[in-house]
Amino acid sequence: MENGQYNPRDYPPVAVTADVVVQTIRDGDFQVLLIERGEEPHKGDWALPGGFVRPDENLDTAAARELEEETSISADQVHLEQLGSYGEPGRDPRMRVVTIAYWAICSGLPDPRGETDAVAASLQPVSEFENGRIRLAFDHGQILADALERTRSKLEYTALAARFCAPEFTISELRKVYETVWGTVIDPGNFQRQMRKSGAFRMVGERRVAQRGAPATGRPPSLWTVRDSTDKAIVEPPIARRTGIGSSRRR
Amino acid sequence: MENGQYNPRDYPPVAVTADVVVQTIRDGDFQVLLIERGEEPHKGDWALPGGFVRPDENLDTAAARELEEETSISADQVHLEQLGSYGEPGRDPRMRVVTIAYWAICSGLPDPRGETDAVAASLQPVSEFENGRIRLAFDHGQILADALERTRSKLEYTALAARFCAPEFTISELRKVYETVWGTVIDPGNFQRQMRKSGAFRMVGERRVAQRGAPATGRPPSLWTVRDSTDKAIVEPPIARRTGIGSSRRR
DNA sequence: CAACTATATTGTACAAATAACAATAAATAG
DNA sequence: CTATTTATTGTTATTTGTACAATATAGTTG
Repeated sequence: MENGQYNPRDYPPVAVTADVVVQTIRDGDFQVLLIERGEEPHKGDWALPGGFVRPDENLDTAAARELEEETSISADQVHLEQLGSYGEPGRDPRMRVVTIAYWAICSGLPDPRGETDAVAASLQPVSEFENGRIRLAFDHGQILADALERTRSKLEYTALAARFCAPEFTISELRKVYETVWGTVIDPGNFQRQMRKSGAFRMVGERRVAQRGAPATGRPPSLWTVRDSTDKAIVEPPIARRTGIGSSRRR
Repeated sequence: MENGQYNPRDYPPVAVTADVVVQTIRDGDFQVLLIERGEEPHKGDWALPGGFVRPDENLDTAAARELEEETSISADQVHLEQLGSYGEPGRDPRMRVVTIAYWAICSGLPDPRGETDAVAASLQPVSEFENGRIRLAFDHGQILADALERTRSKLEYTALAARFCAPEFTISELRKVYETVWGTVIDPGNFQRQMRKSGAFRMVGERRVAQRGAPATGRPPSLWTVRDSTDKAIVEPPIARRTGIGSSRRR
């Protein structure tokens, strides 16, 4: 690329795809969108949704398009971010494929549908994957594992947890996101203060209303929203991630 | 990719390259390896070293090969890590090029040489780029900016600063890495304790010797090395990065 | 060799953050 | 009205962060 004397035809074609790890919380469970493969190779296995990057298409645009095709959710409603590239020769037996992987966080996912193809898309619990009960095709298991770690890590110092919630949410709902994704328990009082201090969120009015679906008992919470909708907001100081369930007295 | 009915020939060829941001400290200055382009487009501008990923080559391997070709340093002596992918259509006017960008940290870089081509590789101060006095070809300016931020960020919570040093180093040398890369001043006493507590480093003997090149004055320091050579070591708690030069009393 | 200088390393003390847990607030259910 | 439940605020002991002082150990110099 830096010297002018290259000839693209000297190289065999490389296919570039964009695959997306779509993450959400449903029924209080951390879940990802997977596709059951209807064709060989890896027929019957699970895989990440994705497809070819088109000739005049951005990488980000391709990922957003795949996301919308699969979830019928507009990409501006979700957090969508590049994860990394996976290009091991032979990872797809049919040809050389370089995959640009993306990860997304969204809420309010409608029931998924195998839109374009005769493939079944469905939300599967992350725990099923991490228990080894779900095995993924190609190197998608590695991609998913990398995405999960990235998500869990970014919850520590960003306001991205709010992306798992509706546009307006309570601090308790936010706390449950952390507890669900991390598999930990967090002290409600301390969490309340941390989030207020962080400056990443804004109380929307003083209004206290009965929540949809939530148990209509206990003191009504106030509603919050993210202050910066570009997902750039930093939570400072970061929320400490504990390893297991239950809190230990000393670190 | 998930449905079997694709035909790669339906898509125009995509070229995949691996480019590397090689970072080092020379003469107490944070520097990167750049190449002066000898051909159009962007003839005479600076660019990142890189080249095509070969048919049966890993992405990581391609990056390591480019690094070695350009610096004649073996990749196992440096930290080399993927940064991200850049694939905007039209970023290279000649054809569709998707670049997998990598970033590297190394020490003891010999004088660079334009190995394979008639192009001049040289180390340039990062400050020249950030001052706008050096402009890069294609979208390499964005790649470089992303790499610099990634490096500065990772210094906070990893032991990667040691990669800027010789295999054995003093705590003061390590501190100067932080100060150089961040452009800050750090309290020597507190830094000493933080590094000892972090557990990421190991004192190599008790030996106190005169250092190569260093001023042969003052109390001789002890020598240290990284405990985990796989660059996985975490510095806990992280080293606080201050914005400007000079320390402020309160945060 | 003693004093001086320079860097490394350790001490100290106060401010601030953390974290466990207690107490209060505000609603609904009965 | 009382019990119950969740939200929110208080309290306190412990730990951590940070500025700055003091000590350690060498080379250098008169």
